[in-house]
Amino acid sequence: MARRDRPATMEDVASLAGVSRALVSIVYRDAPGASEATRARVLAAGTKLGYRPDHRARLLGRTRTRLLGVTFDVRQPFHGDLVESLYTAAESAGYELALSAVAPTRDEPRAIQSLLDYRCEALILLGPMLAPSALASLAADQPVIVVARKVSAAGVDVVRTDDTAGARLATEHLIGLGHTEIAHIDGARSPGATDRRASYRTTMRRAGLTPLVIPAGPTENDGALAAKQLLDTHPTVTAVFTFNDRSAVGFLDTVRQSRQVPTELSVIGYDDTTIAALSHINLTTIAQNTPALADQALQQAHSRTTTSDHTTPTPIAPRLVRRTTTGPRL
Amino acid sequence: MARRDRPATMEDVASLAGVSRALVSIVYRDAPGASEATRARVLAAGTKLGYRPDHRARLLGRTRTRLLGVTFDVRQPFHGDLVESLYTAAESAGYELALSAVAPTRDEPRAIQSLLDYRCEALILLGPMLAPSALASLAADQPVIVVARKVSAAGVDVVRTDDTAGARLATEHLIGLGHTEIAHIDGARSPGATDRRASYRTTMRRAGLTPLVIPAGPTENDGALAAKQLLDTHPTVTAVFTFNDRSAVGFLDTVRQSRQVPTELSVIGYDDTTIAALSHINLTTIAQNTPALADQALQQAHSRTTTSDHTTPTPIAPRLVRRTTTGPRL
DNA sequence: GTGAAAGCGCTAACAA
DNA sequence: TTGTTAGCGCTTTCAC
Repeated sequence: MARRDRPATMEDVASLAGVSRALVSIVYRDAPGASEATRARVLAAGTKLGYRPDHRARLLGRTRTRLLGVTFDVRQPFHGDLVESLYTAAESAGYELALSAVAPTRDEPRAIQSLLDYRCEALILLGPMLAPSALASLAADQPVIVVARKVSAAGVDVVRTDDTAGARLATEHLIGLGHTEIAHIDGARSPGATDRRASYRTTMRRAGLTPLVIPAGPTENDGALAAKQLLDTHPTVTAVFTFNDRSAVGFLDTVRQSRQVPTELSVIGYDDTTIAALSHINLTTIAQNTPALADQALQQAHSRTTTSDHTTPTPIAPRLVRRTTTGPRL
Repeated sequence: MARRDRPATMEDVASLAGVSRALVSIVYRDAPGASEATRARVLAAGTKLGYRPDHRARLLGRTRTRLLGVTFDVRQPFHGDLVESLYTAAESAGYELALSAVAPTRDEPRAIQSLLDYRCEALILLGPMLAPSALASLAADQPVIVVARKVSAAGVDVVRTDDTAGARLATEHLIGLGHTEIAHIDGARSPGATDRRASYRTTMRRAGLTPLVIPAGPTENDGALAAKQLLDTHPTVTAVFTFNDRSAVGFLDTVRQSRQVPTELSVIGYDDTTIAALSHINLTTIAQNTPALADQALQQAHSRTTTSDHTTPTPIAPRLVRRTTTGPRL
């Protein structure tokens, strides 16, 4: 099969349909100003030629590009879920997405720069590690929406889950099951960790219980190490609330070598990532409402790029997902 | 801080530096035809204005866009690794990447279409599930490079790991440790599964051993289910080669409840994804050479889009990564 | 070494 | 309802 030397252009369609380029443009933008008959004729010609408007050219001539730049971390399953929801939200809001990945050898500034070169209307950053000052200076040039990280920077909108509510939900779930010695496996400096830790402490104290925070981090490894430490130093603990699902998985892996879950030890995670739902893990966890986060991010981007009135986003409520790693204290 | 109403344009830089736009273009493209002095002056002006060339406009005017479209699956950690390597390879080859995600609610044709609208020079598809006929018809319009899936379709280049060698490596590793009853947890219809299964069988027979294939699939769940079945029906097996790391993890999770690894049972995975290296998993596995795959993909894209002579890619050699889930038969 | 001018494929304001 | 005409911000050819 011979490779076409160049994709069909608007001009090609116009001449085939016997109309001007402007008409073709109107038809393909679904803009008013073309009769049904012409519309059909143009569309037929376009289909015949396999015509698809050139996106770059289209953006170039337009005042509003309706292009949103998104940075995400390839190693974060949660970011994958968010990206998916963002596509859905973007489509229904009439926006396009430009993706730029962050990875060990490709840092955030890098990923952002490449987005800027595409003249995105706004930047949606998933769990960025950038300093607030850097975020603020970015926001000076175009709207910046930070998702899943609580930062306060001038002109930056923050879309996130209400982690205080989430941690309360998790802790109260364990308390409700009759547990009294409940530990929290900490997330260190990860996005959300501060709120979850504080809320865990508050909820424990309010119930007349003593909080116990084990320093750890956001990875499976951190959870595994914390497990060893907890079993050694606090063997009487009967329930654990981990920073996230990943640390929960590492924690479980280690702890199961000497304890039965949930009969001897209950474990609850956070995020409800795909891994939590796997049948052999079946982790009780706190689910972030990804579609709602995505919708809100798009709403922010939209209101910031238009004159429509802008409202500060409110944190989104998480919900408890009961599975089989938590149970009553025996 | 006031938001700049529009990014600096080439015109702005030109007038600040007191030269023509063409000069600015030359300088920013690193093209010959400008004196050192002018170059410095232009660059200074550009920096002062925070100028960055508009990528869309740049591509529009150019004959070659040097833009490569990449589709990947957000749920595949291995794709994340590949994307990272592709960025590196693209940069050194002077190409740009346009990413398009595949997800449960966003299918492959969809992801590909959006790439086509950007007039990418070539398409790099990571583990696509598209039918060979669909791939071939795509390849009629622009070069298509399929990564990590063995397909044969007209005009489509396939860049992949030598799975026959990989499975042999895995099987021989277990045989070398003295195991004789070695099972393979199958990958069903996943990319690579056929080769790995066949090579496992051949290697076993050559060593005078009887192959045992347990039907499963590519996910943690599949591995977990296969583990149950294996323990029930073939309790004398002392070593297992799983289709990939994910199924290995599910397998391990289940099997560890009744067996010691590696003393009673050895397990080897495939892919060397990030999860395999986690200290609490520490999975012996077959590593795919991601950077080499990415380099080869870029090389193919390059030779297909230029007149440089095109060679059919050769499968890339994997290597054994010894960790702690395999050990001698006791 | 430098600049003028045409054009990439589209959008948009306006005239017919 | 339709066509004309200017751009959008850059690259590129060709004179100077």
